[in-house]
Amino acid sequence: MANLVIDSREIPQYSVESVLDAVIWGDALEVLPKLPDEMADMVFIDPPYFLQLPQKRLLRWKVKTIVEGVDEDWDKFESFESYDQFIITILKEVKRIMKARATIWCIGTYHNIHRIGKLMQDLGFWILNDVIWVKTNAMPNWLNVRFTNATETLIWAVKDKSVKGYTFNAEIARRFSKGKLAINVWELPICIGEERLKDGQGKKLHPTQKPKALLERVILISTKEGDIVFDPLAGTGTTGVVAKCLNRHFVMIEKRQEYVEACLKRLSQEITQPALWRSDEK
Amino acid sequence: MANLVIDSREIPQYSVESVLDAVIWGDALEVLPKLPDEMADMVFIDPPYFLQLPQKRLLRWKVKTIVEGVDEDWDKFESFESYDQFIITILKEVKRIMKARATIWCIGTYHNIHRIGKLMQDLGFWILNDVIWVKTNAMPNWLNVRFTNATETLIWAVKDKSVKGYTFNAEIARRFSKGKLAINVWELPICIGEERLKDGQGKKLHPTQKPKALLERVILISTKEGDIVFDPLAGTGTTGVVAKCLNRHFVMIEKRQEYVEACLKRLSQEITQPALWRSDEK
DNA sequence: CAAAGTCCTGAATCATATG
DNA sequence: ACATATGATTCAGGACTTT
Repeated sequence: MANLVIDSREIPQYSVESVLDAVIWGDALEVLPKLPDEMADMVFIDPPYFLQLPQKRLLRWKVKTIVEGVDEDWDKFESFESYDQFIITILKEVKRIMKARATIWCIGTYHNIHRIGKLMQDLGFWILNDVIWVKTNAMPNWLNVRFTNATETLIWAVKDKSVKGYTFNAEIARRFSKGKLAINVWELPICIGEERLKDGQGKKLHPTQKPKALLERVILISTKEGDIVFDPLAGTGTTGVVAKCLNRHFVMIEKRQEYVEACLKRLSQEITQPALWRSDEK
Repeated sequence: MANLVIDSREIPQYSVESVLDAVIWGDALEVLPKLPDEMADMVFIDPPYFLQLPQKRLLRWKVKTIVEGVDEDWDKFESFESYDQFIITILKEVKRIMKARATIWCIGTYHNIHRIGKLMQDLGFWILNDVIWVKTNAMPNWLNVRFTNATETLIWAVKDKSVKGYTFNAEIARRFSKGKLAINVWELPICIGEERLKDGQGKKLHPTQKPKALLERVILISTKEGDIVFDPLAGTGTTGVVAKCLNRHFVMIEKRQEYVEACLKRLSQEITQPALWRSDEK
């Protein structure tokens, strides 16, 4: 079902055909330059959030269990500058890979989304909206020293100010927000339960797996059937899975072996009708 | 009732006493360096958003009226770079003027808030939260080419990562969001009706007047009675008016004469109990 | 006077066709 | 490249007018 492309130094350049509906196993920084110009109709990027969590573990008060935060190598950067460099490098390549009327979505929290937004503007991207994902089941802030952060922000943009005629399916967008208008606020639970992938030990496989219902909204609103959706930092591949469920093509890049394996497994098992996980009922 | 301080070149330095509960009529860039270190317990900044609206007017099709967008000199900048310089200059001075455990709020939309957030991080500010203001009566996007932008974002931060013991009144914060937790999402209407200031011709005096209910939330949650709230870009003075209503002190700077006059008038007329405009009922 | 209907407008980076 | 004309007509809330 799913195509696997193992990146290597011998490969100088990819054709669209060779990566269509494929997971490319490799480092995005190395793979991106090999992808063709104007390949993608839409790009979804879920970059590391650079959370800068303290080393000491957070203990739940009552049950005395440790909160499993994000403690992956891929979320560690030496400084804001090195984080910015990572983002800039990817965004520049992505811009080249976007079709003229393609749009791009970047998701993040207050830790990183503002950096990304400013860097996008500096690179010439023209922001169309930010969309607020209100998580209906966010983890409370027990210490009461700040608000419970229940939101993530998606920035939606085109390549530059002059772009017209990008895809925006307004009728569909109206379904996903409260009220009659297509408002830039979405209420959705975070990914838990059966949808959440586990490793051999029953631990969550990926710390920030995005819900399929979120990608459904992104893809339905900003692409047409047959379009190519590109995700250069695929993780466990929610983008590609949802794209296929909705009759779109995907191209994904992922570096970590266990995530690539998860992508392939999901692509062979989860290509179903969206009915089970969609959430567009008002 | 309200103190007016007219800034001039002869004034080299202000004492706290000389500006307490005063509107300083002058250019923030000139006044800020004259204000004392560690004066403020909390800072609220509502900077120009740099909207970059097109020159052509937007016409309502049926009623043939023009949408009165923001077309003020103070929202015009030559480039992102010059906008950034304006923000950086103000933020640096503000940081000096903040007490060690003070907090700062900056409000904006996707046009500018990401720039501000990144610049704040680069200046060492440590973001505690972003708070999403969901506007219940935002203007629709009736051409259906993007989402109706119904939100503004408030970034809430301390001077640096090490700051502890800042004021966060969690009990009050819980009242302002849905559910039992103090969530970072506030639903509030934009400022219209009787609260909205008009000029002699019945036109809105300020294009972006903030509702008192918004400032009430900010001030109640992040200050104590008797604290000094500082607003270097005061506009029509909502910050000071609400501060006085809630038994806090204020210091405000405003450049434009008609806004200063509005501040003084409001400070002499609107210092009432908050009951009339507050909106903390669940 | 109350109720119902009309009109106006809000931090907006809102489109397309023709000349 | 500009300027100008035309058009597919959304929602909430307050002010005002009519019934």
